[in-house]
Amino acid sequence: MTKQITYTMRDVARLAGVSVSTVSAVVNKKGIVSPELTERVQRAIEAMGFRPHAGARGLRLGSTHIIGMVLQDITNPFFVEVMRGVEEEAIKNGYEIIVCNSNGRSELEQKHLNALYTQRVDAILLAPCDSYAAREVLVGSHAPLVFMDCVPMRAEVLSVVTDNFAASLEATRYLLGLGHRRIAVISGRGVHSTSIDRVEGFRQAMEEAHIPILGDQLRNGESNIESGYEIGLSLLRSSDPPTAIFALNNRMTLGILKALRELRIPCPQQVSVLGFDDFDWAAVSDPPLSAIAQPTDEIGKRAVELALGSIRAEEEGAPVEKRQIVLKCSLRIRKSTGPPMKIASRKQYRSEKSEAVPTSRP
Amino acid sequence: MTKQITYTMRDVARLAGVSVSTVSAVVNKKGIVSPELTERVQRAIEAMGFRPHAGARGLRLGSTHIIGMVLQDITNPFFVEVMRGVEEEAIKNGYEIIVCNSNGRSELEQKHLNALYTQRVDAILLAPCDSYAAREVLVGSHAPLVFMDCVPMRAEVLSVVTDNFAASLEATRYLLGLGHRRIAVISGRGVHSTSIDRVEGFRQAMEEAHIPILGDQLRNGESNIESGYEIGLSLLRSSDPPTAIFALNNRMTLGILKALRELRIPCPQQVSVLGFDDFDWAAVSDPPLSAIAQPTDEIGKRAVELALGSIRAEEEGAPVEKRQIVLKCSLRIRKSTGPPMKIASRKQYRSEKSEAVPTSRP
DNA sequence: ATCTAGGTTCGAAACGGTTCGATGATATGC
DNA sequence: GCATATCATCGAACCGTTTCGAACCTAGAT
Repeated sequence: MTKQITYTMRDVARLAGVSVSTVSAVVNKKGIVSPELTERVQRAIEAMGFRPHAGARGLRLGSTHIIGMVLQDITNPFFVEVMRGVEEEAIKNGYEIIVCNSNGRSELEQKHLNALYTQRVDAILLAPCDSYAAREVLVGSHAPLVFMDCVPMRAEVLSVVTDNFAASLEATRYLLGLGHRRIAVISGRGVHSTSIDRVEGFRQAMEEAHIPILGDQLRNGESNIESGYEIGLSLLRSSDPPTAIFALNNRMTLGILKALRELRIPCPQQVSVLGFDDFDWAAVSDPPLSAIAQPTDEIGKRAVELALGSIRAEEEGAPVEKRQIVLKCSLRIRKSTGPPMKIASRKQYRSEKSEAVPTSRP
Repeated sequence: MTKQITYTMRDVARLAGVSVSTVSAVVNKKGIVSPELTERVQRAIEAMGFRPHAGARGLRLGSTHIIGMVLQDITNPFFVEVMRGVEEEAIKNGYEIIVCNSNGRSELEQKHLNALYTQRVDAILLAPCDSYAAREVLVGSHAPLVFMDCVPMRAEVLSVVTDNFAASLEATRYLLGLGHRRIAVISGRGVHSTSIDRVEGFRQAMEEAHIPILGDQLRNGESNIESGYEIGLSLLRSSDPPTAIFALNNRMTLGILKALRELRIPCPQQVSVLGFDDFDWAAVSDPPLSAIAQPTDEIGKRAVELALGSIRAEEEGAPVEKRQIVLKCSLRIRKSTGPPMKIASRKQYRSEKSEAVPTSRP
């Protein structure tokens, strides 16, 4: 357990009685080295526990084999799943990933992006705090930049997102189909392309059904439990409470459930709840939550694919096309949604186990 | 949006009409540079958007300012919180972090450790898959290695763990205090120092109370929802079911709740449930979960502190002491625990809001 | 025996920084 | 006026790799 010495190729070369370039050739299996020398070098490497110095190699080669990732909220299960997808796909391709948490603050996001530039990561995957600050982000990017989840307003970028509009449209149609007319929508701050698209999907479905949206039906807050809880209380205590609440993100959904529990309002008998994002706990919440599931880890995987494709194109001098990938969501109906009270008797709705209803494009 | 050129110090020096070493001095605020040249250099840096190349600097300085982290399960909220603590503390000290997911497989863990060595990260934080494979890990580590959550068997290492024994002891005493005699404990595979200590805490509490532990009271499975669910079903359907279930990790706790729901067994009226690990959803689960809370992000922060301290000691040639940090857990009582049925009438237990009961050392 | 071709092996430059000793300019003391 | 001290600036070596052209060796052809 003494201080471990790290050896260099020079050391290996000396021990094996060969030149440094020969060691390099053996390590990288490049060029022609006689079986005899190969053997000697490998023995030396083994004996010394030699590992090449990635930094030095990167300096020479101009690539670090590291992918940088900046996430809006590292504790949100949604981004965690995205991260897992990224990790898996990156490892498969021999890349390491550096993870940064912007914590919803765009100045921190910018700081992280700068740090990743300093590290000369080979690509950057970004789940931005908002869709506006993103523009300055484009400047000073030395490597492919892939947006995930949320994209900047009208800008040509590489991105992987879900079809938030279609998912929201489908979900609202589903609630309307159950007989709901007074549906409340709660969302985080509207600076996110995801929030905007989800609200738009809701709007379109209501318009299709010729149902006007009243002023207090659309509520904005922060994307956290407390905010969802407070908006939930305010909605449920109002003189004309909604028969269904559609929460546009997972944290606020938890807040709504908490508010319902506190007011002892039976769900879905009196109020239905539909969430965006589906997770572990959804099956054991009370009641089991109906929710829109996003293909989280696929977002991560596709983002890495896009990044690596872009790196390869750049190496080969091919034109780098700005691809936008849009993935579908699916509606998982459990027990937090049902027909509104008034018509509960004439329309029996049951769903014992969760079933996936794929959404379709608008 | 044309391909961005990355500039070097040489470019900056040329533009500013100074030498490379002067630019270096300005960038690092080291040495004495006249105000005039400082000004010229800064202007050039600004104009070119120059950022130093971390890899090159690292090569010269022999440190990358990157901390590597290998986690057992990147999707488990427990490790996510730990990661957040690590991230926060690392950023504060100017370090980036590389995250690796071993997914519970020790051969993958070893692969990641090797990769981090190749990257010459300045320190490695490891939440190992098990307490046994860990020994080979110690070999070939070029940088401080800090264990988190789970430690290798009898080995002198740097580590940050929680007092699992004391927490489990306290929790079991609490259940015994409520009047439970037939308490089932379910845990993951027993290759984890955490599991072992938690089971030991339970054993000691039972021994103190002179209550024998029957063979089927201690159940092992995998640390996931399905396993918890199946063990839950098997326990609850047995001829002499327990009056309380103590689940030693968060995933299995979810499985137990699922089993209870499925069998329509009222909790805590018929069976109490106590979980290890406390999270967001615990407050909205049905019923709100009583659980042992671990100081998750503090684990991460202290691990970084330990690592940085170790790096500093090494730089200064001071002896690197192998410190073990043990953090306390706390019991959060919500509504999933209560007195067992038989004596429910004579001992009224209520707890409207969660309260923290600190555990004490054995 | 000499020349050439082919195949291994080697040496040195390069990547982009940091650092230290050398150099040059300026001010100070006699 | 000259030696010396001080201060700002510079040049070059170095960190650990990769890579490319040079050098070397052997064998085959003439």
